[in-house]
Formats: sequence, C-alpha cells, structure tokens
Amino acid sequence: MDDPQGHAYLQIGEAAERAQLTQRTLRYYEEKGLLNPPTRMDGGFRLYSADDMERIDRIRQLKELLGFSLADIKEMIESDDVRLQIRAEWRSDADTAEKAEQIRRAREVTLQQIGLLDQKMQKMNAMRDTLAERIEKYDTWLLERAPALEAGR
Amino acid sequence: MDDPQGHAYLQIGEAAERAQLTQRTLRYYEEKGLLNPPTRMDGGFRLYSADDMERIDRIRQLKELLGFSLADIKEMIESDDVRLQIRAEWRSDADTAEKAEQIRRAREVTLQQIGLLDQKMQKMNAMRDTLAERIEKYDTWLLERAPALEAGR
DNA sequence: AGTTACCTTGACGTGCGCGTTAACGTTGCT
DNA sequence: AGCAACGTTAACGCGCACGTCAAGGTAACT
Repeated sequence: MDDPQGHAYLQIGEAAERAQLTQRTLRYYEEKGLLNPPTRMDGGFRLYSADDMERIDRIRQLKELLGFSLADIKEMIESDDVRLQIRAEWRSDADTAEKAEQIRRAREVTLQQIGLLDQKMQKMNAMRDTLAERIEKYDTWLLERAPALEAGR
Repeated sequence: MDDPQGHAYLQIGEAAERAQLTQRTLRYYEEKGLLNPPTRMDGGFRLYSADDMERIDRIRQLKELLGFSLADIKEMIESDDVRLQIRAEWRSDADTAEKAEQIRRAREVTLQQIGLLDQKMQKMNAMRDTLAERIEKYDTWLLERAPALEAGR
C-alpha cells in the first residue's frame, strides 16, 4: 500500500526485534509514559513510526549506557517532545513566542544532559587512569619477579 | 590504642557514612560476596580496613557510574583480590610461578575493563555529539525565527 | 471459512537491591 | 552496675523493570 520501501511503520514484533527489546518492554515503556502511544491500525495493533523507533533507541541508550532509571529517563527525554512537536506544528505557527520559550527550555535541558555526560566521562577517565596504572604495576612486577617466564613468549 | 592518627579501622556506622551508603547495603554486599568479610572485634562488630573502604568505593563507582549489576561487579572486582593477596603474601613467596599466572589473569581482566570503559566512553561521546548538534539546531531556529527576542539579551 | 501467525489486555510472578522492624548482644562511660 | 549508643542476625516488605501465562481478538493467506 503505502510502502515504497523501508516499511514506514512497524508493528510491535518487528519493532521489538529491531530495538533489541521485548514486546512487553515496549508496552511497559508506553504504560509508564516514556513512549507516546503509537498509532494503531483498525484492529488495534500498534504501529511504530520512525520517530518512535528513534525514541526507543534513545531510551535504550540512556538505560544501558548511563544506567539511569526509567523515571529519570522520562524526565530527560521530555525535551524530545518539544522537538517533535516543533516538526509537527511546523505550518501552524501558533504563537512563535511560546514556541521559542519551549525551545529555550529544551535547549537548557539538553545542555544539562551534556554536562551530565561530561561529568560521567570525566570520572570514567579517572577510573581508566587508575586501571592503566594497575596494568603498569602488573607489568613491572612480572618483569622483575618472573622475567624468565616472560622471556618464553 | 593502635591509632596514631587516621583511624585505621572503622566500624560499620562510620564506614557507611564515609562511603555514602547504608549499613544494610554494606552487609548486603558482604552477603553477596562483593566484600570479603571484614575482620571483627571480640564482640562481633565489623571492622573495615582501608583496603575494604577502597573496595567499597570502587563498587559504588562501578554501580553509579556504569550502572552495572552487583553480579557483574562481583566478577569485575575479583581481580582486586589478586592485588590484595599479592600484597599480603608478599614475604611468603610461595610459588612465584603461580602468582605470576594469577597476575597475568588479573592483567587480562583489567585490560578488558579498560576496553569496556573505552567502548562506553566512545558511545557516550557519540551521544554527546548528537546532543551538541541538537543545541545548534535550537540556536539557529531561535536566531532565524525569534531574533527579536534574542536581541534583548 | 478455516488455519496460522501475530496481536490485544489483564493479571500474577520474579529477581534485584536494598529498607525496615524485631529481638537481642556489645562497648564505653559514669 | 547501669545506661546510652552502637552493633548483630533473621525475617519480612517493597518498588522497579520487566517475564510469563491466560483468554481472546485480528490479519493475511488459502
């Protein structure tokens, strides 16, 4: 029908598979308000758009990568809504000033997220350093105390 | 008694406070095998050494920073045991070859951890970039569509 | 119209990471 | 010897993030 190529909409099975999550998880995220309710076909089957998929992936990243709770993530991605709303209401330029305010807020949130990322990465770098030091200590130990064994490599 | 300065050993109350964890959490970590059972005073009170505290802090970092499960963390810090055992068995050079083998294993594990950190940091950097891009988009939008408002800054 | 694969909404179950309470022992000070 | 502060184990409870049925509806194909 309306599918030149690329499958514009996915139902939950494929969506889950592509996102590497279970169907249950997708429904759960929706239930918890992390996903805005996807469109449905006449029978009630969920249809996930490309935007939905993008969002699902961001949630997964925030969870797996940063280890945040779903509650935290919900707050963090609320700025995405603004982005999508802007795209959607593109023509109806209802109250530009209000939109500008929303964008400014979204900008702030995004900045905070960047700051958070930077903080974490800094700490991770520190951790990396101590681990690297540890490696060096292991190496010197091995060279000093068991050089014969290392020679046989 | 044996405390020139610095309080060599802490009981669970202070230990928890300094680590920013609860006593329950410390006992739980011990129960789960993440902490090796600390020494006790005659009455049975736990006494945490500096090494113990160090380890507790690493656990906290691995959890908060990377979001790993306690099971994962348990595996990850098992290389620490080697490190401490080496320090402890310093004089009794029982089987240098065996120790060398252990150290080599610990080295491997540490290397893997560094690799894991690098992977995560790489992904985080990618995420940071997309967020930075988003900021720029916001900025251009604001400049193009609501420049008057920005002028009043 | 029948079959098969996919989907729907409940509802209960589960493992993790602790919180909390109860009943009781220890330490240290006076 | 008494008291307050601190500790102990054991057991139950809880919120989160889903897993896992159960009972039934829908889609697509033949």
